[in-house]
Amino acid sequence: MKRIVRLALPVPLPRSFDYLAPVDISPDDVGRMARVPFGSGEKIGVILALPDESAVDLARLKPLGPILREVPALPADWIALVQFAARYYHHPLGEAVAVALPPGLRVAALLDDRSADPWLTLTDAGRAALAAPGRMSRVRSLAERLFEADLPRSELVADFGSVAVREARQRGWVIEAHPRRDADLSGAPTLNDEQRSAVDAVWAQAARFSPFLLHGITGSGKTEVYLRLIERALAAGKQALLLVPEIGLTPQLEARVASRFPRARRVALHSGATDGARCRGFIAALDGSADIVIGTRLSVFSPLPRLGLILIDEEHDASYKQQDGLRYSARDLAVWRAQQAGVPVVLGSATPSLETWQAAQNGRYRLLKLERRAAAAAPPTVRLIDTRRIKLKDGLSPPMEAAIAARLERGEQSLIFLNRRGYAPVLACPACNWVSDCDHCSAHRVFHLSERLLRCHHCGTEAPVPRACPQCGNQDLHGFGRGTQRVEEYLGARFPQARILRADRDSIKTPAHWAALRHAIEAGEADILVGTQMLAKGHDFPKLTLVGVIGADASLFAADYRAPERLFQQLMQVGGRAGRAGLAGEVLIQTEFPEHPLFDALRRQDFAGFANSQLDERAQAHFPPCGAQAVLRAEALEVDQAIDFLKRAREAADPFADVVRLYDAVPMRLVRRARLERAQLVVEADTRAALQNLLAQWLPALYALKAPRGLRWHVDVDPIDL
DNA sequence: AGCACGCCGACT
DNA sequence: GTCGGCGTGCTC
Repeated sequence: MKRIVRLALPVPLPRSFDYLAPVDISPDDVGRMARVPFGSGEKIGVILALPDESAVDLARLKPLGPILREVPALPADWIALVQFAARYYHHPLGEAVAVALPPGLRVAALLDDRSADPWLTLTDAGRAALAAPGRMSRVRSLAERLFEADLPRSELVADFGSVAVREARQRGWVIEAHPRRDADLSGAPTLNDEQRSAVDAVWAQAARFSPFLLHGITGSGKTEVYLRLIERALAAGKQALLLVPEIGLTPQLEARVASRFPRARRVALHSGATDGARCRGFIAALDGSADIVIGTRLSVFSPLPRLGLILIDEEHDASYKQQDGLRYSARDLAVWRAQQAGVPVVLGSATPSLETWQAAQNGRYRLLKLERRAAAAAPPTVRLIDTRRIKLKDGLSPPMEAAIAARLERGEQSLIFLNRRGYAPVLACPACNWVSDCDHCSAHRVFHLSERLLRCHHCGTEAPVPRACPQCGNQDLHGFGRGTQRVEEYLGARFPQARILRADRDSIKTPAHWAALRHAIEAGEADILVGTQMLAKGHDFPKLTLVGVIGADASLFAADYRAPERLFQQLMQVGGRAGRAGLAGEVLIQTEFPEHPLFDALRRQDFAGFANSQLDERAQAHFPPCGAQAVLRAEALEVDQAIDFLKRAREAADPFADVVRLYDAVPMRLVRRARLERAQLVVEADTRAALQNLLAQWLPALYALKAPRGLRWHVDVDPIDL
């Protein structure tokens, strides 16, 4: 038998690479990482298989380098998941593997044996420490190295524990892998009958793939259903995976899981964590010692040998879609993964994506409804302010101001929601028509008054605010339009006695900021909040009774066919902030289109009616989910180069034009971004299968097209913005 | 993507 | 005489 090893290597080429195996290779090495010579250098890859034959001449194969055997091999289902992701999103397998692995682990095998990597240091030294006499001094020196590696000392015991468990396994000792991990149910609220039947319905299907949509309005107790399901999974000796949109913004959920399951080993994974923390979390999931993995989209790639349940909170959230590199949807991959593993998956949302809603309507997913607000508060009343005949002051109408004033009088809080940060979206010269355009993007630079700078929200470049017009010298420059800073300023002047807090990406730089702000709001240290999306996400502010929405009209007639879906989700979500704990809530929306059906549905809190009418429109246009889309994008210094490449790409797809619809190559809406000009080509098919069929044949042709130097292209399957 | 090799301008 | 520009071609 020929000794061949097949690896996925992190290079942007859509193939794997074969090497000559060392004599001691074993089937157990499949799923392990290995260092290999590549070109003139070295790379780290994951061993995919030990095939009998290679398509490459054996004389050209180089010998495999060292295999990283300290880490448990990645299981076959993990490799299958990554292979599926690479295939479905048409991205090179080696790069998909690199995305799926934590960065620390990826480089670990590159380092020499006396590695500085915290995890490897811990393993090697940990083993020696366990075996040798003089153990305590070794533990102490380990602690010192951990300290240097910036790992929390409190984690030492836990990590040491997992080393011990692995050691025991390697020696073939029988160990109790899952000691008692009781949930702390003293503090658990009782379930209402809706919640109980939801939990029972899911767990009745615990042993097989069964997808559920948990559709529950804000405050209906979705989280409690998640917790009870996790409890059951743990009791059955299984691991639970809980996907959340952005962990930094939703620490409350993490805290609730922690307090409910104090004895379970929990792992939190997100891109903000240090490499060391991500590595340890990944390994804990991989070796089975972690019971609960909570994380953002990247945690869908955690290896989970005892997986028993997947939960996806706020499943409609756009952050589940990766927007660069491997452009995967963590939600869709999670459902695929549940199917492979034969476990239930629960997609939770108050405003499900139309994709999920459709699946629940046609029976592919089971619909579980939570219609009662657990907190016994009535849903907020939604009122529209017709601004067609009203003079606005800095975007605010008299009825809005009156509503705020009434809350101030009653000692309640108001939230003004406006999805536009900065002071004014553009600074302009009334004399000569100069505008604050970005040098690198086809966009205006936003006027930030407090920092006295102009900032491009697309490429991040900044410039000081000019004292006079750079074109004509006029000193009287004007900020046109309004953002959160300006509304904050106006409200400060209008209600001088009120304490006003602003929350947007400019005012909140770190999770600690955010936590401090939230505490201030909860403690009633603010009367008026002004903020963007950030404030819309699941936070309970007990004194908040008014949500005012300004500037919603912009997305009412946006070109993007998903704009109404997103707007409804946003308004429903931000509206859900109003009125908890017995205080009635009110949502006031300023609009010039009060008769728009979207508002009508919102007023009746009729998600189903809205979603079904949207689905009808999508069906007529064959847009997703009533059809499938992919987009080929190209960027170059000149948009013509990008267009030209896309035109040639389109010709390569012409033979398939009878089963798919090929749109024209067009410049993107924001054509220039960070000095590059972009164009795109949309491809549409009636089914995902037909689309995949085209892409599978098209991609090799695209790789074969000679792209001019400096041109980059990518394919985005199931794009969420066009 | 890197990183080689490979042929044409301004410098110690 | 060379250092260095980036064109193009390959990576098991």
